Amino acid sequence: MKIFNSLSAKKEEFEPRGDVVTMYVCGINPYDDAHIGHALSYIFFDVVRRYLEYREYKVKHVQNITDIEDNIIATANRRGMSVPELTQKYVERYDEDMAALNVRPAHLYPRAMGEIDKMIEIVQGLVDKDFAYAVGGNVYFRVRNMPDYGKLSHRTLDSMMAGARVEAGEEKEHPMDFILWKESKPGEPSWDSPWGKGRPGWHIECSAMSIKYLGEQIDIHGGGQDVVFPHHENEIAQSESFTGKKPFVKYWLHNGLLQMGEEKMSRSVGNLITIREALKKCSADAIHVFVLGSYYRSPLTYTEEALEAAERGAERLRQAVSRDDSGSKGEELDAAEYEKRFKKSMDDDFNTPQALAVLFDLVREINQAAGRGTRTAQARGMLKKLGDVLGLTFREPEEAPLDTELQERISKLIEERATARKGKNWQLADEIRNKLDEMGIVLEDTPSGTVWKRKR
RNA sequence: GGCGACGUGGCCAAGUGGUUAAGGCGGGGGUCUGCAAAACCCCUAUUCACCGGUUCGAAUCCGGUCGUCGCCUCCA
Repeated sequence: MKIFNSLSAKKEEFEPRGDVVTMYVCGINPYDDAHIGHALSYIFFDVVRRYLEYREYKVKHVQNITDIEDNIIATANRRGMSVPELTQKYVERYDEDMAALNVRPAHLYPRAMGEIDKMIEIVQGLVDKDFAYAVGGNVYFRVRNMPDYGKLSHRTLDSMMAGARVEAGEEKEHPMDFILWKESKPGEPSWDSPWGKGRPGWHIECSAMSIKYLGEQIDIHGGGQDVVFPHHENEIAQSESFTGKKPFVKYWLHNGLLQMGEEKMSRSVGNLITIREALKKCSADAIHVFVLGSYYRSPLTYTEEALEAAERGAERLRQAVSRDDSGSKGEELDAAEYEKRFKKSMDDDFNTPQALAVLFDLVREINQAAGRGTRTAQARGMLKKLGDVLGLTFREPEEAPLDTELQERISKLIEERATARKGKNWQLADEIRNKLDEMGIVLEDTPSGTVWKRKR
């Protein structure tokens, strides 16, 4: 299988370093609810893991939680909460969101606040090796000592300086030097360190956690394209300088960003739909179909219509999986060809749009086979199995139940209509159907009786 | 200003040198139904932003033009 590596900017044959594929994914800053842009990223990396496991790799997946940084401190102050109160709340809500999306949890979620010792050890190591220097209570990474700095984002120090908005950086040796350890201001959470009371810079936590939990060199590191620079670039600088081993990460994977209107969806712009809001309107499968229907490295634009279209697609998949073939006889529909095509697509840098197309082709084949009385149990099993690799549940969207009084009223009306229909009083039957429609209830007459659904 | 990505049917979106340009949504037709709804089946781009070039052959490669987006600052 081939994976596009941001480092080489090429598709490369996937050859993990050892028996267990080590995978680190950049996690959230828990100061607010996660939005669909986050969903896109975590759905994709969950699919990466599911597919690797489907291909019989063992995977260890670690995802950090940044529970100390500027936005968190500011939000906690604004809301009159402590930092741990705030972050705990949003970590729990994030877990709920992921469970509702059918995104499997990582094996481990280390938190920045719990890994301060390891971070200090790395910063000290970098100072000892001359890759970092302290100015007062601040410690900076010395980019000049890293000749290949910029290799991930494919730029050079010179090109970064040209025309860029680089702050004066009075105390830094070079404007691109970045902070490893920050002197804390009064009232901020802080930890003792060799450089006085302070807190870690943003990038150091990922180096620390990745090294501590997955080793000095890992297979896969993922995140959004917006964290390529400076975050991941700086992680490489810190980690490789500290361990002396290259490469820190064998395969860098970056997903394209979710657009909202003309801009990317982001918390700072405020143009976002939270996962919770989205799941009120549509199913987890619809969000998967929406996200995976586009190649992960391309940007994807959110629109309500696109999500609705995805829901109808998801419904088509659901219907096929639960198709009843009890009346069918004779041969079984053979779906092996579809699995081959699915693999071929996924082997080509996780081409999920193609993989999904294979699933839809299989759906058509199942429907046609069912129509001519061929058995489809195995094929439907295959559809379910391959769908599972893409994180599809094939379940109906969750709805809050209606109160019993209303339910009884609906049942009564349906009974009245049944009686009217029996007496071929179509006019009364249609009146009742219209009345229910006005109540937001849609009827479907099936051979086994009338069922009702809420209008979506 | 620097670096990078992209422009495919009404909409979304694969394909990146050679059979009929995937798939989803929408639309049209049909089956089913008292009529519907739901579901299913069939049909739906001689053409890939534009202009040149390379080639026996290009949506796919090269050059240019126009347009869109991302990163360079917190960010999945």
